Amino acid sequence: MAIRTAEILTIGEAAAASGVSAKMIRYYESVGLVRPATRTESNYRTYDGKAVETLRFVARARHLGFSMEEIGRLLALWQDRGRASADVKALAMSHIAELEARIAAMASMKATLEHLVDRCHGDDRPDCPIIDGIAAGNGCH
Amino acid sequence: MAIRTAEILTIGEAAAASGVSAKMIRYYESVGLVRPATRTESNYRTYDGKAVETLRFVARARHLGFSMEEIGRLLALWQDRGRASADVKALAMSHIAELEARIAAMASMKATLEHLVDRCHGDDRPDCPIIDGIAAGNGCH
DNA sequence: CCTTGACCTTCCCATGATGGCAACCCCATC
DNA sequence: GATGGGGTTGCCATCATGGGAAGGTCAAGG
Repeated sequence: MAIRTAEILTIGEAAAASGVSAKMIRYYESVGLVRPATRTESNYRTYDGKAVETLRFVARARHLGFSMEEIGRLLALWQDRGRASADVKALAMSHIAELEARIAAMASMKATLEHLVDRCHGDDRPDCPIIDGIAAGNGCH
Repeated sequence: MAIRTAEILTIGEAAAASGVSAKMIRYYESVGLVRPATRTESNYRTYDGKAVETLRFVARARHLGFSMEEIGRLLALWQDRGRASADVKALAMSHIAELEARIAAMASMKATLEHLVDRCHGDDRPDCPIIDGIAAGNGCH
């Protein structure tokens, strides 16, 4: 059996330490987002401080809404000491734009619905501007 | 061969008329969201005015961000002449709340990213508060 | 009448990111 | 040495959608 010191974590420990589930760690590895983990003689994945740090980076980027594809690019930039900060900024700004677009789309849905909801009595009668609005396509700005 | 008048549409025509792709019409049917289409003798799906209207209803509801499960309930309410408008209103309001939650989550991501982007020079040097922020977990409110 | 092209049919696969389950292996502890 | 907890792989499911293959059908035109 391999010797495991306090610095070398199993996947479960790395999951707890990084905030990424063991399942997702394996998945990230399988799709090449992160380097394959080192293994013990008995085929267990092992994670050192650097590997855990990388996983935490991924978790935070996910938390900011970056797609895995974008995170791949972010990781490359992170590990590239010769990177230009302009490249990072461009990636971040394009993601902000995407977030804005999605926010705007949902805000528009919300506005339309609120418009309809405001007109609905919400009682026990069948009369309903919401249903009518959806059926007729009115009420959509 | 069956006789097809101008009122009876093929799936492609119904798709064009409703804004739902033929692919999705078949899918909606397969999962029971809409009633199975009538068929010609040669097994082609046919759509009359009412069926197309239903598809348009689905398209509009999707456009408002309702999930298919919610649309199923909306369709039932739409077709139920004894419905209480309160039920429709509750469904709409719960969807508004969900939209709000998703908007808030994305707005928070956007704010964090904007905060980081503002601090990034965006030049050809590697120094980058964005990358550092993601790596360190700072900059997240 | 037969070809051609457009359209229909079903079935399978893929997406993105994640969870669940099954079968099996390994390690530490009692 | 048994036991329990956690590792390994692999497959399936989600949600809504698109793509494509293989084969049947229809309408128009030579």
